[in-house]
Amino acid sequence: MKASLQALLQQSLQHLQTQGMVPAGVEMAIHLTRTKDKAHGDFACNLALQLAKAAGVKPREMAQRLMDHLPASTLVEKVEIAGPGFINFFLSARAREAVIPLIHEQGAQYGRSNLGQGQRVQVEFVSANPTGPLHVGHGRGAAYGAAVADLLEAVGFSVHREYYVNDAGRQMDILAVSVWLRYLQFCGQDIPFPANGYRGEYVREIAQGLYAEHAHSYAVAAAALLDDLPPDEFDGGDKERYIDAVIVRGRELLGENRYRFVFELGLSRILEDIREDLAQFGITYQAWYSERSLAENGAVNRVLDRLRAQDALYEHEGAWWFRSTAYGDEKDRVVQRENGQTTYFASDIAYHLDKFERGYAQVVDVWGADHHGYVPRVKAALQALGMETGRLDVLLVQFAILYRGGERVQMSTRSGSFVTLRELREEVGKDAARFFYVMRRCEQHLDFDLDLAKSQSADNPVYYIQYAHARVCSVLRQLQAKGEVFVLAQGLEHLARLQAPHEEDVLAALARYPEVLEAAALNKEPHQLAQYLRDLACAFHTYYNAHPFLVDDAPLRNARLALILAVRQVIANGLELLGVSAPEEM
RNA sequence: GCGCCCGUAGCUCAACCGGACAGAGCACCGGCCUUCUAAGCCGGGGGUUGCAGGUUCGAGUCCUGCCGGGCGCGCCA
Repeated sequence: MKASLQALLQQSLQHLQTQGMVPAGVEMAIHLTRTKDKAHGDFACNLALQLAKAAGVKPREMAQRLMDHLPASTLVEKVEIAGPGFINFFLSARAREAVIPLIHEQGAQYGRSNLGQGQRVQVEFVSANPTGPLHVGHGRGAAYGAAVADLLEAVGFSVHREYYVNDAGRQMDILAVSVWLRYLQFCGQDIPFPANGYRGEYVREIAQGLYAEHAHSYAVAAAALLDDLPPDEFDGGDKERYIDAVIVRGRELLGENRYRFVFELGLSRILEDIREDLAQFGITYQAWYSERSLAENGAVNRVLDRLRAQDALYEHEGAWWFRSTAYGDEKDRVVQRENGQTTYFASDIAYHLDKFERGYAQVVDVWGADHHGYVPRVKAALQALGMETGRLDVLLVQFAILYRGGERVQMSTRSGSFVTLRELREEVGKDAARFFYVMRRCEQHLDFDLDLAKSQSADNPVYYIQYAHARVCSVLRQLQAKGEVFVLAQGLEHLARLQAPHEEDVLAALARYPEVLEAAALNKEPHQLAQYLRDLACAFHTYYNAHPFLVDDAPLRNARLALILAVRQVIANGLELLGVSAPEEM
């Protein structure tokens, strides 16, 4: 619809240009918007306002010329010039109704498009360290990333969803010794648990499993382990130094093979948990990409050599630094530590180079907002490697704050209040969680009201939207109970009967859906879809309250049913993209 | 201190590349409620878009400064 009107304006503009009434050089994107006010018609265009200066005429005069040369169209009822020089389009009834047969014809495809033309896009999201279960903070990145990926797919991009697994590095060693120490406790050893270890119950469970299957095979004497370690925090020492010493000692005592086994056990059990958790949340990936693989296959060293070769690295105090300040970062960054270990950043350079070399038209990273300081250095590295950093889009997701009973739920790893995504899902359900997480712009802090998310009332937007879907299903059941059947052909034939203002509102909302999808996808703003669905549900419920659908007048009845079945279809289509179910009854 | 994000109705949030009178929901006020799905429906009031400048036909949106809040500033990941 929008495109058709744009084409009309384009023709008019070209006509004026060939007549010399508009300078030929002026190339202007024709920007059509839905009007806010019905008095302004259905679509408005500000083209005349933009052209006026170049053409040297008043905006309204410009608008008049554009309007005079618009080709005739059955879509348009009338065109008006208004305000400072807007051109307002009023659609014909025929054009308004056209959306109904279109939706019935396209079904689940309605709203989808081929804008992306199959271009490959990678979306990396969540990528939480596999050191414990996902918490509610990860949930927002998960829901948001998944929705962005699904939206991009809906408008024709070929989307590759990826989880970057941080399976290398010190945090993983801390997890490994945490599991091992708990295991030793199961073995009956009296060993203090480090201040900096992972204290979660899940660590104990993994340790218990290890003990159950392997008894004392991984046990060592407590004395050998604890002998001559630096003091832990409880004893006035440094918890970081202490745990590092425990890692070193553990590796010595276990030997590399046994240490590796414990390490892998912890990693695989937690990854399994995360994967299952996300699957329950309706999220699956095309790839789980291992950080460790980058070191093992030499990619990290290769990228460092490449940077060294172009003098982007230098040695200082025994470490190797990347000259990121030369590419706009605040300070230079270490890529290889004094002890020879490459840093997380080095892996991440290799990973991002790999993404770029895989040839994606666009690389999307979804990160927590606390990582924002990390963006310049990754872009700096890519730039140093000669990559076009514009292909990388880093989306920063702000934190979600949970509220229960009007009180903020305190969240810290130490506090007992629930923190895991799984617990959230169990409390409010997958649908509410998915929807609430994407209801707001990602750069906006999210107040997540648990009571509202659980409530079965019109105040709860998820319930309200799902209810609209269920209500249509219910009307169909009522129809059946009356011994009637829905006749689509008759309904489509009599769409002209749908002239009530409420019906026009619903029709307009339905027609907007493809535009909303496009904007939500291209701007990577799933909240636009969420808001839209609420608006559509509202238009429907209002209509429902104002007009009975199951009237005796069969042509009218079938026309109305054709309309509300279209509503049901669009709600189902939209909810699916957000990972929310569309129930047939509530 | 420096950097990034945010500041819109009492509350939670929208506002499509800068467009017309800044919109919803909740709360509040008034009315209705024997009827396809259900304490629901209809209507109403409510704003100097944090403050001060600037850019222009036009600014919540762009620029500068200030105020307030969040986050970041490791040879952690």
